[in-house]
Amino acid sequence: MSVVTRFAPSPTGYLHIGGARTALFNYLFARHHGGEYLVRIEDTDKERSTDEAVTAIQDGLQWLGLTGDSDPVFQSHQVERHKEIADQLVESGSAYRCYLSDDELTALRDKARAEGLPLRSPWRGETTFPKIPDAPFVVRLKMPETGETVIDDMVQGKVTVKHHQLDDLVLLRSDGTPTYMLAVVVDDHDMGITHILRGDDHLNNAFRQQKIYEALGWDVPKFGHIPLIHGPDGAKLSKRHGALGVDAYRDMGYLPEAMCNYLSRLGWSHGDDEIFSKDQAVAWFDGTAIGKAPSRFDFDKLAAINGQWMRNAEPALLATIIMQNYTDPRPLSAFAEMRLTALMPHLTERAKRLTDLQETIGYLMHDGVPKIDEATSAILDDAAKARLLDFAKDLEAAPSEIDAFKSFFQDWLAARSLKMKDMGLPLRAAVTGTKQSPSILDIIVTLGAPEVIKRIQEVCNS
RNA sequence: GUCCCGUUCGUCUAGAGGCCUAGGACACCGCCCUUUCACGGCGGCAACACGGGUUCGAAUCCCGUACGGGAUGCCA
Repeated sequence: MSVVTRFAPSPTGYLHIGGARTALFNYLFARHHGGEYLVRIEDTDKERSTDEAVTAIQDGLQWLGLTGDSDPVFQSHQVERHKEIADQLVESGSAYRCYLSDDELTALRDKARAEGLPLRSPWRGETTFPKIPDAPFVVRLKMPETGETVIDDMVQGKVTVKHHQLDDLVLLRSDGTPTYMLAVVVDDHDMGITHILRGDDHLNNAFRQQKIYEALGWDVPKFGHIPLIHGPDGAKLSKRHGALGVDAYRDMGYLPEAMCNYLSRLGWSHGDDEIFSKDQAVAWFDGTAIGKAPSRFDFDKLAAINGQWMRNAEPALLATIIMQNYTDPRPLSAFAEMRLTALMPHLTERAKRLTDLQETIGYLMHDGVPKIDEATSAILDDAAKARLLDFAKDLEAAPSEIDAFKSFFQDWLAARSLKMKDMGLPLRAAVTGTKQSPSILDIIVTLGAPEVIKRIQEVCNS
């Protein structure tokens, strides 16, 4: 079976979480079947579409590794083709020109609604046009009045709707431009789309679209309508919670791998598996096991998953990203990136997001004594300073390999009947300026004896 | 109004008639590890929306109710 899927966002804003997940699912499904995954920009609504949004969406997809297999298709470029199809539909009698004015339409709609039925235009019986020369009209699809349509949805199962519940949807607006309903069908057909995974707000549309396919004699693709993602409070996603562009998540310090991992688990699962790569998901994602209920976006879980990915990431890679985003104006140490990379395994154990990390690594990024906060400086009393100075004298001759250094340190403590905490706290205070950090021994080895001695002396003599 | 969809711990979910005294993960709490903070380990709290059926047996099947979401646009 050859599979072709697509992600078709409308460029009216950034790529949000829901869209990203839809893209992911389409990508996963296509890859699973060795098929193609395409991107189409649905910009038929000229009023709301912007170039900035197109760029934002492409950037977001790029970051997540979800760009299409070929360049995106722009729906607006296919307008002539859409019109052609609409004309064809009118000629074949499947569609008709509707000359209803706005007022007439409103009146009819109110009446229909009162009856609990969809709108029916009085023009639907006509077959030859034009009826009123030079008058504006829309083109509507003529829905059957009897019978029903069944869609076998990949997610929702068999869903049935009676034809008399379906309205005569507009295909062409009175200005001659195609509507979304027409454009999707034509484009999906032209692009050879076989499977459509999209938000379940489109489930009702699927019936209308199916009728267009049938009127044209085209194969109907397989649909899968996935439930929407809600905010942590259960309400629709808004800017307050998750409806940020995916670029905002990048700025918040999340890794794209973690994003995809988290998103894939929202509404889909593979047993109890939690942490897995995109490739692993490809192997598993066969279109089944997609949940039917909407799920809520949970920052805590995202952060937890991100923490795992950070711990598994290449230290050098993380160091590079952090170097790029580091904005502290103080002069950087020539050894900053090297130190960062060396200490990264210990750093990631204490962070869930890259931004958590960026705020606590000043002692690595800059040479000399770090800023020492008030609570920490209390540790550095005269007795502590005396011990530090004593230690600094011996540090020069200490081994630089971590295990050897650890035993050297233990011996040094034992010789003076000191406990680890007698030295650990003051050292941490003097070297990092804080009370919390990775093991101070790892830090000393990373920084190197000369730098540490310099800091101790500066702190103790000021 | 009418039509469509949904409902398992706070959250993400496992579960496709007996394997369920309902499992995992996040969050939370406790203990252990420990120079700090974490990581890690161990343990704890915590759910089948409700009511009827069907069945020897139902979280799983059917019907209804409640609640939530969606559609009913010359938006997508």
